[in-house]
Amino acid sequence: MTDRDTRERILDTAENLFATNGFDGTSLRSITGDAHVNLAAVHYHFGSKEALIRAVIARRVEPVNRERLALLDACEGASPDASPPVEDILRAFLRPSLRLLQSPDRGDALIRHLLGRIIISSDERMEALLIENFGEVGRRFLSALRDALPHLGRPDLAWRFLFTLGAMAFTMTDRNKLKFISGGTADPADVEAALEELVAFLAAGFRADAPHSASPHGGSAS
Amino acid sequence: MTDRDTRERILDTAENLFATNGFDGTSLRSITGDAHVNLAAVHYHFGSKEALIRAVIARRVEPVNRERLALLDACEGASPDASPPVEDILRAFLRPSLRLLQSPDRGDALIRHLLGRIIISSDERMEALLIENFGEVGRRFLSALRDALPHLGRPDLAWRFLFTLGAMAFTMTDRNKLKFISGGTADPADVEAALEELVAFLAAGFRADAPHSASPHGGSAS
DNA sequence: GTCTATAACGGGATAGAC
DNA sequence: GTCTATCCCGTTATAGAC
Repeated sequence: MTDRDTRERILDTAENLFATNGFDGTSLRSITGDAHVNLAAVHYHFGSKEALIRAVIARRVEPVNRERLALLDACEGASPDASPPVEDILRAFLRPSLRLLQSPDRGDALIRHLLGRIIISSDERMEALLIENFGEVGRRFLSALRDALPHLGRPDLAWRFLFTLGAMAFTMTDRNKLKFISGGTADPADVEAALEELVAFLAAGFRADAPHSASPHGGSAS
Repeated sequence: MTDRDTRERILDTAENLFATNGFDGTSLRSITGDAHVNLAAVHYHFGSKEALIRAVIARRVEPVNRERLALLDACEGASPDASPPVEDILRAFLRPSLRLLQSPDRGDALIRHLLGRIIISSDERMEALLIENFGEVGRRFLSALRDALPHLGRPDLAWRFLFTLGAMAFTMTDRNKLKFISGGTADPADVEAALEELVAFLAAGFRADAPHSASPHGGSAS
């Protein structure tokens, strides 16, 4: 563990610090300090802080998205004639990021936290990066959801997918809110519980009728 | 408009820049530059950047939360014997922040964006600030939701409230994602549409049965 | 109350020896 | 490939004139 490649040590350390303190909140100096690596090594191996950020992200996002697509393929293959139920589609989308790399050798929640940060970031650069990285995954899952939910129009589906991303990212980055809200009765670290809570909640949301936005002057509420 | 108080000009300008570029991404220099105010004025009026941030937030969060509580009171008063439907509770919670200050004289979406940023921020300081500011609102709404949804246990309710916050904050901060996902068919600036999409989706989610987490070895999925 | 000037610091980047 | 040393910039904060 002490003698890994410099490049990899930088990536690992940067990942941890980015997840903890955010991209702006993490200096190259703190990274190279923690990694016991020289400051200039970052520029030698990556060229700039921006490029380092992209490398850190790419290393984690790609396998997660591959796993998402594999799970989607699997559940579509299980019922080749009919559309898989929304629950299965959602699980295929959510599980890889939630239970991300729970292998014993890595800091568990940190990477989850990092990915949540990326999704959440309303920074223009990050949003562009996200759209670029999630392009194919987004298309595949939207198409699967559309097949499973023929009662929804395109805008309704888009809104609901956005809500899904929000709920997921919020779950991934949360540190204290759930504990506070639940008075300690819910455990934010319980990945399986989080997944099933999300799936039950979101699936019902997707199945709901679309709001009556077609009516020209929205009817009931105050 | 040119001759407002220095203090207020700082607050307004800071609000816009914080909403656009985030707290870390906004320097005091950019604020005082845009506001045509001297750099030192910030320290004179507020003492520090941190204190300025708190002032900017407080000015917007308080009226929103007051409106939330007033709307909740109103819909609880409308049916004194029974619990109001989930939809009304959700609308009371969501509407004030979504359609925040749509008065003609202020930059509409920016404050919404700012509040979303606060909710979303997984920074420890911000999370503490959020919990502190949302304390009473959280308690009141959780209690109303519990009454309206007796089938949910405390942890299930807490998870679902967390998802609600995530979907709401994500909607509030989104710039390009919805347009991308929907292929341009959904309009992120349409506040009433966003509200009704959120309410329909979330209400169905809240009404869903809780996942079978009581069973010792979760049953069906792969 | 508002300004100028500057302190004190930390940041990213780079040149050049080894 | 890895180091030291340094450049140069932008930041918050403050002292002190007006």
